[in-house]
Parts: sequence; structure tokens; C-alpha cells
Amino acid sequence: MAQTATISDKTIARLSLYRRLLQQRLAEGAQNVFSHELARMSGNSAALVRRDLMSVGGAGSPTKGYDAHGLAEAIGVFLDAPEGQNAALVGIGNLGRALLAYFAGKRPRLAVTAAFDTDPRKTDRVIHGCRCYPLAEMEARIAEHGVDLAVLATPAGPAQETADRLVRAGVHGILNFAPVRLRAPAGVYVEDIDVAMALEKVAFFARQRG
Amino acid sequence: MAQTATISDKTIARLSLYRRLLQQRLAEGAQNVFSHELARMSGNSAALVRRDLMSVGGAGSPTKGYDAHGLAEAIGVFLDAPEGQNAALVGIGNLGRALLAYFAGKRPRLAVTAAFDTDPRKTDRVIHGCRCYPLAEMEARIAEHGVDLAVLATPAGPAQETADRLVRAGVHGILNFAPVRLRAPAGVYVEDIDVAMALEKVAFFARQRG
DNA sequence: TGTTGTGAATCTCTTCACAGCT
DNA sequence: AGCTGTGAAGAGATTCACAACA
Repeated sequence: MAQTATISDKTIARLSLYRRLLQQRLAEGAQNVFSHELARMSGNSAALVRRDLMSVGGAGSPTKGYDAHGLAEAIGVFLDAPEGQNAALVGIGNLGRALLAYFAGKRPRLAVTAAFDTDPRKTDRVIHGCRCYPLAEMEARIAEHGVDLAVLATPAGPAQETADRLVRAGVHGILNFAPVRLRAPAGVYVEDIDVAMALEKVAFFARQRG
Repeated sequence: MAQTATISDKTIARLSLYRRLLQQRLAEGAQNVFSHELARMSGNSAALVRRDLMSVGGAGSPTKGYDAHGLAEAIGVFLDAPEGQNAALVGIGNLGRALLAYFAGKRPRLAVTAAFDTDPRKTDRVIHGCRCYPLAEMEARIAEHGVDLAVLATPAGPAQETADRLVRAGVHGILNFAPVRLRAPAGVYVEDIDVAMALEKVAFFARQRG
């Protein structure tokens, strides 16, 4: 962690995307990749791809482009916690279950290891490798699992209260799917995914050409 | 549709958010609202809120602020299609069902009216007011329902192919939840919601203070 | 020749600051 | 006294353009 040259929010997101594209590419048997290829695959410009890769000290060759495996590795060194990170999920509804399926076994260094719900019919079992507990045990289980971040998939009503509990329990980041703007202290990173908003945005721009 | 002064992507998203906050506010019995209140509720600055509201010709009063009902109405005039818009959902898995519950009956002018899946056990029924059809009927039902935009909640594999079919069927906007970068012609607006990417972003920033 | 790495230019979005209004 | 509407400044992100290189 030498030079964290205040790397941008958006660059982090794109690096994550590039890594996934590189893995796809590796699975297809490719050895190396050019910035313009990553650009086409990701929907960005080649210049932007190259600038993003500078953040991870991307050493590409003018003739060969970037070594796909080495680059994916370098992005991992940059993005992932060496010791790994555990996440919790709150709200085991349809969305919660979809998210568990989504995250299961994707990244060795980032796993959703504990899920919580108030409904006893949804707890005390394992879904996609994730243990489900009663919400009442949240604080204890978060400590037990060493959870560092959480995915909030509750209804809007209890979202803020739940977020407060998560923060008090020691969580430093929240991915929020509840249609509510969360208030959190400065030391906690909150990312809102607002599907209703997103749908309205698509509807608006879809309309812009009858 | 007189002066569409090329209004920004982000402003559209925030307008949608402001409307929801205004409705919340109205439900609490408030008559008017100040820019700094919307700012606090939305997590933006007051100046940004005022600038966004200029897009909808927001006429606020220096003493009373904005009329909450009138402003919500004005945003609706701006965002919503007067004749309404219908959306389709493809992929009736956990995520798809969660999204149906999410969108059901929220906006009178924007409804998900048709859902599709290849699995016959999931079709020929009604979920949250939305009819579910076999995927084979997609083109016909999209025409029948006058669908203008679609929510893509399939696995990654068939996502691009499904998007192509949607576009050929006349869809102008796609909200994509599959972890794939969609390629679409210029006339189609695509919004990607990449949950894996979002989780990695939160994990990264959560780590930034041990 | 075709690509990387990167300074400089450009474009876009946000905030500042204040005149005008009630 | 306090707020809105907005021109102008500022910050940030992206693209341009080209030197260096294999």
C-alpha cells in the first residue's frame, strides 16, 4: 500500500470489470490482450483502459499488449484484501437469494458467509454455501465471521435501522438495495443500487426516440 | 417536448429520486420543501438540487421553497410518457420475481406487464400483476403489449442473444442485470447493473480504513 | 507498423457566489 | 433574513495526440 494516489471510484469499478473480461479471455485460451480489445469488450475507449491500467502499474508491451494472466493477477493484488474479506447479507427474500447465488464461489478472497432474516422459516439452513441466522444473532455472528461489509436487501422500512446496527457491529461498507437513501458515518462506504430509479432512467431514454 | 436541452443522465436519475422523496414528504403531510431539505434527504448539495430542478422548470418561491405536490407533478410531466410505457421482464428466477415485486404498482405510467422464461413451470401464471409467458412467445407478446423497454434478468449465457431478440422485437431500452456487457445498436439505451462489480467496489472502499 | 504510457486539451459535472425576490 | 435561479469558477473525468519502443 505504497502509493494510493487517490484512485477514483469509477476506475475501481472498471478494474473489476476488466478482470472479469480477462478471465473470460483466458478461458478462451488467449495469452495476451490489447487495450483496444478490452475497450471493445467493456464499452470504453482504449485510452481510458490504458489509463485505468496505469493504476495497477500495468506494464504492457507495445508488440504483445498485456499479458492476460499477469494483468488479472495485478488487478487482484490491487483490488483484493490479501487476507480475504467476508460479507454479510441481510434479508433473505427473493432478492437476497438471487444475490447469494450470484456471489457464490466467484472470488476466493470475497465471500458472503452469513445471512440474516427475521423470518424463522428462512434461517438455520445453508443457501449457496452461506449460513442463515436469525436477525437477533446479527451482532454476534458478524463478530464471529469477521464480517467487514454487508449487502442490505431488506424492505425499505427497516433499512436505515438495520444499517445502523450493521455499522455499530463494525461493518465498513454497505451495498444497499433498499429504495432508501442511507445515512452512515464518514468511515462507512455506502453504495446504493436503486432499481426503481434505474428503470425510470431507462424508460426515459427509451422514449427519446419514439 | 420543446427544449430538450440535452439533459444529463445523472440529472434524470436524481429527478426520479427527488420525486420519490417528495412523495414521502407529502405522505408525512408536508406542503412545501426547500432545496436544502431535498439535498439532505438525497445526499446532494442544495445547489445541485436547484440546478436539477431548473430542468423541469422548477418555480420555487424564496419564502416557501417548492410546492411539494406541484414539483412532484412537474417531474412526472418531464419523466413520464403521457400515454404510459410498458416494460417486459426476461428471466423469472429469484431476481426476476424480486424485481416484479419491486416494480408492482409503483408508477401508474410505467408497468412491467409481461414476463418471459424458458421454464414452463414458471410461465402461464400471474406474478405481482404481471403475466408470465413462454420465451418462445416473446416477439408476439411484446407487440401485443406495446412493450417499449425490457429488464434482462437471465443468466450470463443467453443474455446477449436475448438482448438481440428484444431489440429486433422493437424494444428501445434495456435494464441489464446479467454480468455481461451488452452490445446494442445506437438507438437502444442500455443500463447495466453489475452487482458483482458493485460488491467488489464496496469491498475495496470498506478496506480503505482497516 | 502498431501499440503502450502519458502530458495537455477538452469535455462534463458540481460548487461557488451573488443578484433578485418575497 | 433567507431562499431561489444562474453566470462563472472549479474539479474531475475522458479523450487527444504523440514520443518512445519492440
